[in-house]
Amino acid sequence: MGITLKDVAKHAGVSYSTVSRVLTGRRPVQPEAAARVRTSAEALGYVPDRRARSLKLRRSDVIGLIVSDIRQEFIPPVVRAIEDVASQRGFAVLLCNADDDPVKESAYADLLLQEGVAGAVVAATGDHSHAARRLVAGGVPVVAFDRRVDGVDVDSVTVDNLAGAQAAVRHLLEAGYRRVALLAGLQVAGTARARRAGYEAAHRELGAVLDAGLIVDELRESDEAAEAAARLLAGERPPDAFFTTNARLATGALQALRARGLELGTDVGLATFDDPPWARLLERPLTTVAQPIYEIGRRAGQVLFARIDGETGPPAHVVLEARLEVRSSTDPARPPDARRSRKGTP
Amino acid sequence: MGITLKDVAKHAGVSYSTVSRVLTGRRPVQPEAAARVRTSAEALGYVPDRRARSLKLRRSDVIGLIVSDIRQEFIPPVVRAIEDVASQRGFAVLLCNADDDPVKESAYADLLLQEGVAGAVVAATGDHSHAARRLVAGGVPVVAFDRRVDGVDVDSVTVDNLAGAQAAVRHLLEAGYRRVALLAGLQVAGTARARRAGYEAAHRELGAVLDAGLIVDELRESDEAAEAAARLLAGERPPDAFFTTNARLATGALQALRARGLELGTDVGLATFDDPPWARLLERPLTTVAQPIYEIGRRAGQVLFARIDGETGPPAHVVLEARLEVRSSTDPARPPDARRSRKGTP
DNA sequence: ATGAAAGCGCTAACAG
DNA sequence: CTGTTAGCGCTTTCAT
Repeated sequence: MGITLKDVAKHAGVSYSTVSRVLTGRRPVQPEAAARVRTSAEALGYVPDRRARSLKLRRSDVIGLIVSDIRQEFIPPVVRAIEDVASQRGFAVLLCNADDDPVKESAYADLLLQEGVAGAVVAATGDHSHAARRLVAGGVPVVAFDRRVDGVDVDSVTVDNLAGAQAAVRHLLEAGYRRVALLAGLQVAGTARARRAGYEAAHRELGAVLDAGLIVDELRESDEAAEAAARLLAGERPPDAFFTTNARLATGALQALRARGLELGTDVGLATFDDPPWARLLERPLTTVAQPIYEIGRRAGQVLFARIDGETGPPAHVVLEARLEVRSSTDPARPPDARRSRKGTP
Repeated sequence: MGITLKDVAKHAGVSYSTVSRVLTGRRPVQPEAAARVRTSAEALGYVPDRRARSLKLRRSDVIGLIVSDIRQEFIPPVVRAIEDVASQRGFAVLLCNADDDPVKESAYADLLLQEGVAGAVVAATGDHSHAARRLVAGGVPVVAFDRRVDGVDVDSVTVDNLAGAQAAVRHLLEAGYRRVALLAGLQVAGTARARRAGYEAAHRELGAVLDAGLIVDELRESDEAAEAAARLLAGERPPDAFFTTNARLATGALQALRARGLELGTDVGLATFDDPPWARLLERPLTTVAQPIYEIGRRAGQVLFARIDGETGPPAHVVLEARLEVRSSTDPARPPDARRSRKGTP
């Protein structure tokens, strides 16, 4: 570094500002002078300083992205999508992992503010993100994804969690399972609440009895789900199917079934929200509710850039559809080894 | 935004630079004046501008991170680790997905240069990253992870690919499999080459015959691996086990086994480099070579910050160990559901 | 069409 | 201890 406009100007024998004009290309410059400038810049290995430019222009080409934890299955495609639309517009992306921790979240919001980002995409903690609030207060356009943010006017891109869950549970019920248990995540998250509501809606819709004894929520980790599932299975009137509100809980349920030697699908059905890559790798591939994750990110990016471009007006709430992927973990009739050639097939 | 030092100074009735001094805390300031400044800053909602500061100080607290694609299983924990050490030091992370595309890679290198990052972590394309070169030329400290970079003096954090692969193949051979096939990735990548070398080393070590007919490389996608595995299995002298050099190829092999109705482990053994989360979810959990992925990122971050802190001297090459996780996909004797493996052995 | 000069928000000498 | 001043690299009037 160290090569500045001034150096290039000297080398090309023109003035300071002429170089700037050539490089920004906004103002007319004598063709041959321009050529000289370009040659000099090339020769000197000139690298423009975006910080200085951003300072002067009072706008930046960096956007912020606050997620809970990039290691969560759901996140990387979203990040990738946002990065794709950002880089298409010449913007860079600042990544922040806030761990659903309000303190970290606020700290990162401050960081983004200090960094003068042009906008931010935020997956909020709970339903009222301190980060989103702070950013909005600082005049930074924000779009929320995965969850909406209550009480602040920000755009959002989410999935129809209720409908997705309802479709899955409806499918279980229609497939012939009579007692479908629900393993649900923390109810502070609007997503989990909506998915639970979908479970209930499906029951009402089909006139199935809702047994409160089959519902366990506030589940966080996989082993909590495993434990809950084991307890239910060992109970008086065990469930014959499970619906889990996220992939992590599904792995727990899976473990519990295995531990009891129950055949997936045949003995006990299992469907889950989320469509992790491993769902199709099981011997009995898992029925899932797939979110259009890349698309979520893409839309979030688009909405954000619309705001950055000056779009005004009331908050936009994009709601995308989740798709039910029926696989054999919810097929009570299908023999476990149907596809295998060596053991007996029907 | 818009509240600057000047505004705070006016509000607090002190000078411009006194405010700066209070906020940076580097110089002594009259306690009560300091208090006034802090109150004013708070009241006005002052947000310092890191761009301006960075411009003035000629150093930045942003680092760059160039990866191929954040959606690859291996990447997120590394990113997370780097972000953790960066944020601990008050640094922000600029994320770039270069898709192993030299053009994109260079473009991002330029971006980071223009953004004046203090350093960068790069997962290189092939073995000679244009990005790394460019950054180094621009005076930015770079550390490579996953793969080393030939021909440029940059620090690196990698895994002992040869030893890891060798351990897995040795295990297969010792478990009693006689004809272990190799499904390997693109040999331009040093990682794949080293893993292939490990496969060969294990054979030599145990005096097993190396059958060139059992080796297929330059495999990219899962279905290419599936096809290759199917072809081998249908051949004259089919393999009785597979070793795949990455998780994606393993899913392909798995498919091929299923399609032929072969029992994992019992009929055909399978071990792979990489330890994806789904490995333990299979009915016959997969034997894998686990890389310490978070640790890779953490070390990369540490090495980078050492350079940023001014550490000089020859490039450091940190090589971490990969751990063999023996599970039942490589146990010819074991009945499919003999045991549920909860966690890997330390 | 171009040069000179101001200033974005900040820090660090340099005097007091 | 504090205020004044210069200047980081850049864009943009304002004159010419």
